[in-house]
Amino acid sequence: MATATPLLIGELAARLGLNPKTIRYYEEVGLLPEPERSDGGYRRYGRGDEERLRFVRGVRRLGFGLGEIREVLALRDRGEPPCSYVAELIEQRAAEVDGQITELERLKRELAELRDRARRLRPDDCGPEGYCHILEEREP
Amino acid sequence: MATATPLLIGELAARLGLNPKTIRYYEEVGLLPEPERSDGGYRRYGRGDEERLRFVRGVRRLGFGLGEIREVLALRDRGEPPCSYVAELIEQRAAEVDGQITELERLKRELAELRDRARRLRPDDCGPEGYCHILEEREP
DNA sequence: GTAGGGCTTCCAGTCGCTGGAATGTCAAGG
DNA sequence: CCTTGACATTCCAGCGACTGGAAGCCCTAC
Repeated sequence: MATATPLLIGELAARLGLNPKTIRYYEEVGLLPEPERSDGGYRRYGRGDEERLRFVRGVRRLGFGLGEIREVLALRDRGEPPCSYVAELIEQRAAEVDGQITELERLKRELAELRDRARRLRPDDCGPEGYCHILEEREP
Repeated sequence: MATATPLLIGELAARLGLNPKTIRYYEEVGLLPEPERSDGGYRRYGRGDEERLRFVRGVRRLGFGLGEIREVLALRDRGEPPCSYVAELIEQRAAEVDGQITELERLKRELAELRDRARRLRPDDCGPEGYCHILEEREP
């Protein structure tokens, strides 16, 4: 059988649906260790790198910041299980997402109102007063 | 009565609940015209400036970008009613918000699942395999 | 006169990439 | 052997919408 086949950055990126630049960036900000290099200086990634990156991608999709992910990885790298920290993060993130949804729902209602208003106030009625009659006089 | 009282940037900012830096920034990116200056070079804002800024703040709260707001203001400044453009923007933004809500709802469900999972898998069970047993093996 | 507060400018940093420029490497084909 | 082309490397800059800090000026009050 073939020995572990190291991947070049482009191959790895394609495999994970990432931009190669993103992978270099993750390395730069300390999410990935510096990989081996070929004689010519090309990065060569092994199975462990791919795993790690797959983990990062998965967590990223949940909306966690790179700093948080770095923290999780650092715990694991130090041999401490990151699970309780992760559980905490999940709670936090869930609350954050709830807040964002609430805010977006509010916005959605407001936009729906404005859309109705835009339909009621025909564009032709648009006078010279103020900036835009659709948007004005609806605050505090 | 007093003649129109020009405001210094801090007063204006306080009135609108904005950071003075934000007002300078809006000027810099072309949302606000350069205001008058006092002898010493202090910006002095009049009623019109406050109106304009109030409008900007209102539209900003709907999540529109500064570029879009600039466009609206530019139309108005040219004497063309921006209403049909604004109506278009509202439709676009409403669709965008719907998309964001959908995505966040998905995320919310996913996080809820992970939270359950975190409760099932007691932290003490956290073994040395992988990065985090809460987060792993749940993709593509 | 001096202390303070607010104003001015300019530069830098945030976050997570992403693009571009200039240059180097590598395998295949002529 | 040389070239071609697709990759790779580095470094720098920019996105959006601010926000902070530093260095210095203005203005008022004591």
